[in-house]
Amino acid sequence: MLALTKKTGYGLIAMSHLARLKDGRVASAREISELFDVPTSLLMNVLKELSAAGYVESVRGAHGGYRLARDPGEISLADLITAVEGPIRLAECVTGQISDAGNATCRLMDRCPIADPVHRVHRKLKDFLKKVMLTDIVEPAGTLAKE
Amino acid sequence: MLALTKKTGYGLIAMSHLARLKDGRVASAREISELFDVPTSLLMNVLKELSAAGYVESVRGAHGGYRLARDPGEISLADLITAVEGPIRLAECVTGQISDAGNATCRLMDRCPIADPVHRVHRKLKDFLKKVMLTDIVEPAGTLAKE
DNA sequence: TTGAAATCGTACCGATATGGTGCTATATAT
DNA sequence: ATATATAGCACCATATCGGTACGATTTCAA
Repeated sequence: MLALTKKTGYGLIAMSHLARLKDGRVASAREISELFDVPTSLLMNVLKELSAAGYVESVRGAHGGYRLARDPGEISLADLITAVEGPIRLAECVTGQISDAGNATCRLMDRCPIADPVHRVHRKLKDFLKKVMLTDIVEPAGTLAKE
Repeated sequence: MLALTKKTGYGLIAMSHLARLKDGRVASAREISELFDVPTSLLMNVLKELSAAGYVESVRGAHGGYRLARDPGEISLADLITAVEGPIRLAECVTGQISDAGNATCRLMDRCPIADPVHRVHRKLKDFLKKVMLTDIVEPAGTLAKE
């Protein structure tokens, strides 16, 4: 439906909060969920996925929580979406990397008259999302400047 | 899931085919569906929606079918998506027009730390999709040039 | 005038993804 | 030991998507 899922939204909120923490401080899922009024269990799931993807570090046990595992300037919106929603594909015919050759795995195969342009749009979209970094979310500027 | 629906894909295929027709010729849904091997009934639904939205003209009765109602250079990908999938909204907090003021209708309201940047991303995405015209799909060039 | 070809309107259904919950295990600070 | 917190499951309700079906209407053509 060409929309971000709520999970991605929650992930963004959590990440933007983590990005504001000082030095090695951590924030627990419960803490964040109460701060922004998002369902705790769901946020835990999202943070779990972000942890597995290597974007946040988890500290288990009492007084544990999460902290960013990378510099906010190195995490893109595309990274986030991919980690939470799976690979970005504008259409199902774009499998994984179309970077090199524009190879389609569409059911219609070569009969499809729009495969090529769709791949181009997909690529443009992906490139755009790769340029939106967490720093831009936390403190809007750069790529997101009000033209 | 940040992807186009199949209906939009079918719509694109149909529109690109209609764009290639000469003068006032029409093509029936059945015809198009057989040409590109897409489900007939579904394609009829999509064409119906595109007709209701004013992008294609329908000719009823025997030897009827569909033809473009506008110049291919005046129909954007954003138009198509909106007609078939409904309004484009990257997140649910972007209701209709955020062109003027960045007004959110999010449940979190002012507590949400990412509303503003998300709106900017949404706007950029929409602007991009508005620039991809049907002519670019039929005959890739312009906006979709291979950078 | 009759019939075939086509759209129109509408309703419906199954499959998949999303949004959300619950439980148990494990790790850790106090 | 106990409270706190993540980890890893498994599960469910709902919405959307993908697709189908049927009757009504319009129009061309025999």
